[in-house]
Amino acid sequence: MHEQLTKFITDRVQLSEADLQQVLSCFHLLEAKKNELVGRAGEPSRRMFFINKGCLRVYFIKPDGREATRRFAFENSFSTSLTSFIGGTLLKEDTQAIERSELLYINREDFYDLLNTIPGWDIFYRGFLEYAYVSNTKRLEDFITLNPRERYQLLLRENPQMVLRLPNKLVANYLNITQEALSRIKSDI
Amino acid sequence: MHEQLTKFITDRVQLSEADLQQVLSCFHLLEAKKNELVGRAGEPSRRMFFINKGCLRVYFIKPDGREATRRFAFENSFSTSLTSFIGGTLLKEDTQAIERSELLYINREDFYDLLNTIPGWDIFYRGFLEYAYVSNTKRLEDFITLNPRERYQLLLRENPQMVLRLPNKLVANYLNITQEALSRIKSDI
DNA sequence: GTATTTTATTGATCCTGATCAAGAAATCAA
DNA sequence: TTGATTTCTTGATCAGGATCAATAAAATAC
Repeated sequence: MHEQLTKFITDRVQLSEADLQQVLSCFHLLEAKKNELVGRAGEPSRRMFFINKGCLRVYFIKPDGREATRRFAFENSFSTSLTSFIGGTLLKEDTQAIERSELLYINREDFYDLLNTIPGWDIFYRGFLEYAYVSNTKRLEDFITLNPRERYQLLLRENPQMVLRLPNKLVANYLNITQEALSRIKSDI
Repeated sequence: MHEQLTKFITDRVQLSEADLQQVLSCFHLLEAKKNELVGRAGEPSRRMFFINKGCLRVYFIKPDGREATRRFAFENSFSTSLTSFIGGTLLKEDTQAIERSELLYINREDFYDLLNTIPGWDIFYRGFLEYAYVSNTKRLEDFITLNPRERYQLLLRENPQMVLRLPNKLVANYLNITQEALSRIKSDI
């Protein structure tokens, strides 16, 4: 059950066998049905998910009541509502399983305990934060420099599985354009 | 010369006096003239700046040749071209002193040495990364949820000193709108 | 202090992507 | 399977902000 997670961690940081086991023991299995919410805005519960199988979508509700997708996460990656995880505040975003998913989650308090008890876990977290920052910065840059068509073409080039695997509606939402606009972009080549 | 920096650090993390002195000894003074570039895209040099006095602007050049402002930083804050600092890659952004500025900088290699030698410096860096992530996420959210007028109003509410202190041209660039649009927004109330 | 350059304002026009609407296709429930 | 719901496509219209242009104001240089 923990093979993929073990590989993910050991690819990034060196841990003793005992420490690795302690880390793994903090993760719990969660099977989520398609469209199930595994985190809801307003809840205090803050978990970090590792995706064994399936796909998560993190989104928030805009002032006008519509959804805005922050990101998707697929197999063999971590996902959390990081702003709340960092601050220990109530969740500001929903986390939804887009497909039937198999998740391993760790609670925020256990995660922070590991930072103090497992040498090397702080390096893991630092790497996670750095990656999250760089990803976010790139996404912001894409919004600032590219128009909707260019954003779609970039996504298709760099993340074709997103376009292939997800319904248009969600791809459009991720690109912050309407379904209609995406449909026209796709047909226009 | 190091009072402001000392306060900034000790407000955030506990260090022994000796460790604090070692940290401070890594910082060097740089006086920058108005409009001077203290970091240039393409350079290998990667410094992190603490601003004693003045203002820095980090910007990159878009594919169409125009500038896009990533952020401004004022007195008593740190600023760096963080994506390059993290990756150890060539700078992708220019860093410009908007006003005559008094800066303290630390080189990337010294910064990373401190991570291994000063207990507590890793906590400082973690806090820096977390803050950078949260700020960036908020900025991205603002672009996704707000139109130009609303972005300006938000900036005026949350960061009035930016609007008062910086020329319209730069405020407009930061908001990713044209000077003309900002001028009309301002006159329209 | 004057000349030059840069920045700010205002007007006219244009264009991209949103909105509204309707029908087709696909998905889901049972 | 069949019916219901959701998603996708295509068309017509609209609006916000970009662009281009010209003048005014301010900042800077000498």
